[in-house]
Amino acid sequence: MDELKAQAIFREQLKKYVDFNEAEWIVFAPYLSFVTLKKKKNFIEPGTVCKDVGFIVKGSVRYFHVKDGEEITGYFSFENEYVSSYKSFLTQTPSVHYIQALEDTDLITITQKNMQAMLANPMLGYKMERFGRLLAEHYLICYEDRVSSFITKTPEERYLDLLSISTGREILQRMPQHYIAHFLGITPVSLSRIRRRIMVESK
Amino acid sequence: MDELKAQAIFREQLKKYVDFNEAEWIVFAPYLSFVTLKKKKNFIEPGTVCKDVGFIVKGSVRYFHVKDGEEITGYFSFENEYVSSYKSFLTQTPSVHYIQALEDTDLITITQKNMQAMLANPMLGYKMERFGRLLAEHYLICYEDRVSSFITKTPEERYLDLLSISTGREILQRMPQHYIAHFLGITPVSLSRIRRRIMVESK
DNA sequence: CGAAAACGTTAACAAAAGATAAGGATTTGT
DNA sequence: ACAAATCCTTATCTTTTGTTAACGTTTTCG
Repeated sequence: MDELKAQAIFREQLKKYVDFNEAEWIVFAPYLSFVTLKKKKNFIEPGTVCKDVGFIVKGSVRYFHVKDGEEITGYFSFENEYVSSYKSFLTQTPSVHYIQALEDTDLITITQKNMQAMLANPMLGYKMERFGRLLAEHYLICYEDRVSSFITKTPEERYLDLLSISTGREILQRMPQHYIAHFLGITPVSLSRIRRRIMVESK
Repeated sequence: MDELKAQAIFREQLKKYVDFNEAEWIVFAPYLSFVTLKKKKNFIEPGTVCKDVGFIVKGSVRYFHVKDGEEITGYFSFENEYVSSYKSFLTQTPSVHYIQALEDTDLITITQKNMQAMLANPMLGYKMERFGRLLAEHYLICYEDRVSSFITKTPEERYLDLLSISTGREILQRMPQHYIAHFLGITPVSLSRIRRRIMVESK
C-alpha cells in the first residue's frame, strides 16, 4: 500500500462526514501523515500522550489495559474505522491503555497540532469542526449502546447480541476468544462456559 | 425561574464551548425554548424519537430502562449539564429509555430541527458545529471512562471510585442507593453487601 | 395526620463468575 | 520442521452476585 492510494481510500471514506473539493483537498492533504505499523507494534502506550488520530486503511488494532500483569482487551478497530486514545488525544493527557496492531496495519494519521491548525485555518476550519463533530458523535453512539449493555444485560446476553449483529460477527471471526471475553467484561474461562451453556440449551 | 434568567445562565455556561457576541446571540436566542418539567415527568419515553437536547438550568434527571417490569437507572444529569437521549436525538430513531425529572426541573432546549437550521445558518453554522463537536467530545470522554471501568474493574472498585471523585460524591449524596446500584451495574442488595464489606474492612 | 409506598439491610439459597491448574490442539517463530 | 508459546476447554474450589423474602425505618401523598 502506497501513500497516495491510502489517501484516496481515506478521502472516499471521509465523504461520509465531509466532502472536500479539489482546492480544499490540496490544502488538507499536507496535514496528513502515512504510517505503517508492524504487527504487535503499539500505536500508543499508557503514560504517553496520544498525539494522533488515525484512520485504518488496512489492518486492525486492539485497545487494552494491563491490570495485575494481565492484558485486558477492551475494544477493536478495523479497516475504514478511526483509531485513537480519544480522551488522551482530545485532552492531551496521558493515555491509560495500549493500542496495538493486530496485523500489519496502514494508517492515515492527523496530529493534534495539525488538527488545531486546520480548525484555525479559514479554508478548512468549518469542515474540520464538522468532521470532529460527526466523528465524536459516531463514537458517542457506539459507547451509549455499550454502556447500556453493561447496565441492562448479563454477559450471556451481551454475547448473544454480538452473535446477532454484523460488526459483532466480524469481531467473533477475527479475534481470539479471550480478547472477546474481556471485551464482554468477563474472563475467558467464563466465556467458554457461556458458549457451552448455549450449545447445550440449543442442541 | 423565568426564561430570561434561564437564558442568561445558559449563555454563561455555553462560553465553555462557544462565545456568542451580541449580534449572534440575538439570532441564536429565538431558536431556544424554555421548558419546565414537574418532578417525575418524562423528558423522553422509549419508542418515541427524542426531539430536543436540553440544558439543565435547575434540577436533575435520571435515565432508566425498564427490564422485566423493573426500572434500571443508568445515568444522572444535574444543573449545568446537558440532557438528551443522544443517540435518538442524533439519528432521529426511537429512544430505548426514559429520561425523568427527579425534581422540578427547568431546561433550555434546542430541537433537532432548530439545530439543523442553525448549522445551515451562515451566521451561526460555524459556532454550532463547534458547539456540537465539543459537546459530543465531552460526553465521549465520560463514556470512555465508564466503559473502561466496566471492563477493568469490579463493582466494589467502581463504588470506591465513585467515593473518590467529586461528581461521584454528588451522585451518592443526592441519589437513593438503589439507583446508584444499577448505575454501577449491580443490584441494590449487592451494593448493600459491598458497603458492609467496606465498613467492616476499614473499621 | 395516617395509610401506603418506598428504602436499606439482612438472611438463605441458587446461579454465575473468578482463580487456578491441567491437558490437548493449534499457531508461531526460528 | 520442531520446540515454544498460545489458545480453548474442562474441572475444582472459592468468591461474588442474583433472587426472594422479611423486617424496621423513612418518605410520600391524599
